[in-house]
Amino acid sequence: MLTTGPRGTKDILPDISYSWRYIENIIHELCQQAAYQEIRTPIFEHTELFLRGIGETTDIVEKEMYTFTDLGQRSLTLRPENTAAVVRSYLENKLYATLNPAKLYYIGPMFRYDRPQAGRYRQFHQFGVEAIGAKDPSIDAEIISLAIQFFQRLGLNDLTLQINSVGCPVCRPIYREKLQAFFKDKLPSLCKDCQSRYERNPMRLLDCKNEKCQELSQGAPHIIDCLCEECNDHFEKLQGFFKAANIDFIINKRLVRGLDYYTKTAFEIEYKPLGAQSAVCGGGRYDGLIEQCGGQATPAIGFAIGLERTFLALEKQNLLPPKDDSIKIFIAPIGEKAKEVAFRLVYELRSAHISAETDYLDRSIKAQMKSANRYQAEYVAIIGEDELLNNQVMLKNMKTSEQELVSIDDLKNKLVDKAGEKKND
RNA sequence: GUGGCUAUGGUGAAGUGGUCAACACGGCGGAUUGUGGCUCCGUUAUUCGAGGGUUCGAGUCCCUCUAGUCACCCCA
Repeated sequence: MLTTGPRGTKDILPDISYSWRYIENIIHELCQQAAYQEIRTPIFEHTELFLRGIGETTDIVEKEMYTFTDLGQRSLTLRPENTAAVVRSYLENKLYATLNPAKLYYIGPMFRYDRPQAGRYRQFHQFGVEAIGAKDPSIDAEIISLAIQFFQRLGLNDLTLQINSVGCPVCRPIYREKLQAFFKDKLPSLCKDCQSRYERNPMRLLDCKNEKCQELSQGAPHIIDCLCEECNDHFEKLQGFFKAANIDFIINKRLVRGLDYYTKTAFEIEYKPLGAQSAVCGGGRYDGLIEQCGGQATPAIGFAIGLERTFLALEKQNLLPPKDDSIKIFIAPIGEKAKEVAFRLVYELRSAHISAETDYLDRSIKAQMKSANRYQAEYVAIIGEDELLNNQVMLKNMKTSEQELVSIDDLKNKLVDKAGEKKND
C-alpha cells in the first residue's frame, strides 16, 4: 500500500515528463497565437457547482465524483471537468467586464471515479478552451479549428471530426417528445440501460452500442431534422465556415454529449486506433450554463482534450520527440580536495547557465567517465593531483577525445568560446 | 458497477508439483599505475503481486483479495 499509488493514478516519470512539456509548449504557443489566455482554477470546488453545472442526473455527478467534507463541514469535490469552474471564475472575477468575448484555456488534472482502463484514469489531464460571450457560429468554428490545429501541430493524422447540433430549449423539448413517442412501444425490447435512458435522457438512446437497440432505433427522428430555425441556421453557418477553410467533418446525427449543459453545436474528435476510449476531444456550445450558475444569460462554447489519450495516439504513431538530456560538461574529481574544486566549478558553471554535473559517489575516474558518457556530456574536466597543484583541469572533448590542460579560471570562458566556434562552423 | 484474461529481479522474459528460479538487457565492479563509448570477465531475485488452503513437497493446483489489461458502461 505504501509503495503503490492509488488505483487509476499514474506517475509521470522522467522518461515521459519531457514529452508533457513538449505538448504543453505547443498548447501555450497555439493559444497565444489564437488570442486565448491561460486560466488556472483550483482543483476542488464547492460540490454544488458541479451538481448544478454538469447536471444531477449525469453519470459523472451520480457516480464518478470525488466528494469530501472539509474540516469546516463544506462539501467539496475534486473537479471532474473544468468548464463549470471556469464559468464560476468568470462570474466571480467579473471577467465579462474586461474580456469580451473571454477566450480562456487551461491545462490540468481532472478526477473521476471510474474503472481504470487504457486511456481512462481516475486522475487524468485535460487541455480545454472556453470562449464565453459570443453566440455567433464563427466562434464555434474557431474553437473547433483550434482543437484540430493542436492535433495537426503534433503531427497526428487519422482523426475524424464529428459534429452535430443538440438543439436549444426551444426545439429540444419538442424533439424529446417525438423521440419518446417513437420508442414508446419498443420500450420493453430495449436494453436495461436504454429503458432508464428513456425517461432521463432519451437522446442517449441513439448512441447505445447494443445491437438490438441500434436496430430498434432505425428510423428514429434525429434532432438535426427537428431544429428550430435559429439552431438550424447556426448549424448551417458553422458548416459553411468549415467548407470555406477546407476542414473535413462528418455530421453524426447520433452524437450527443454526456453533460447537461450543452446546446446547439456538439462535436467530438476521434482517434479510432485507441479502441474503446477513442474520443480525444469533446466539446460543444453551452449557452445556458452561465445563467444556470447565476450569471446573466451568456452564450459560450468550449472543448476539452484528454492528454493521456493524446499521448497514446502519439505513441502509436511514433510522434514523440526524442529526449535530450545531454549536458555540457561533467566534472570528474579525484580525491577529497578535488571534490571541493569540482563543487565550486559546477556551481560557477551553472551560474553562467552552462549545464554541468559531477560525481557524488566517490567513483573511480573510469566509472566517472562512463557516467559522463551516459549524460552525453560534451566535455569532461578531470581534476587530479597534478591539475589541483596547477589550478588546472584536464579538459577532454568526448567526441574527438582531444585533451588539453585549462586553467580553472578560464574554463567558463573556454566553454563559451567553444560554443561560439561551433556556431561559426 | 459487470464480465474475460493476466501477475516471476530495475526491464523483457523462461520455468508442463520435486536438485542452488534459465537467458537477454540494464546496473555495479574489474581487464596493472588517473580516462568513456567496442570487447571480455565477475557480480546482480533467501524468492516468484498479497493472504490463506491442498500436498511428504507449489512459482507451478484451489480460494480470497489487490493490481494491470481488454470489453461493457461512461467519457476526455
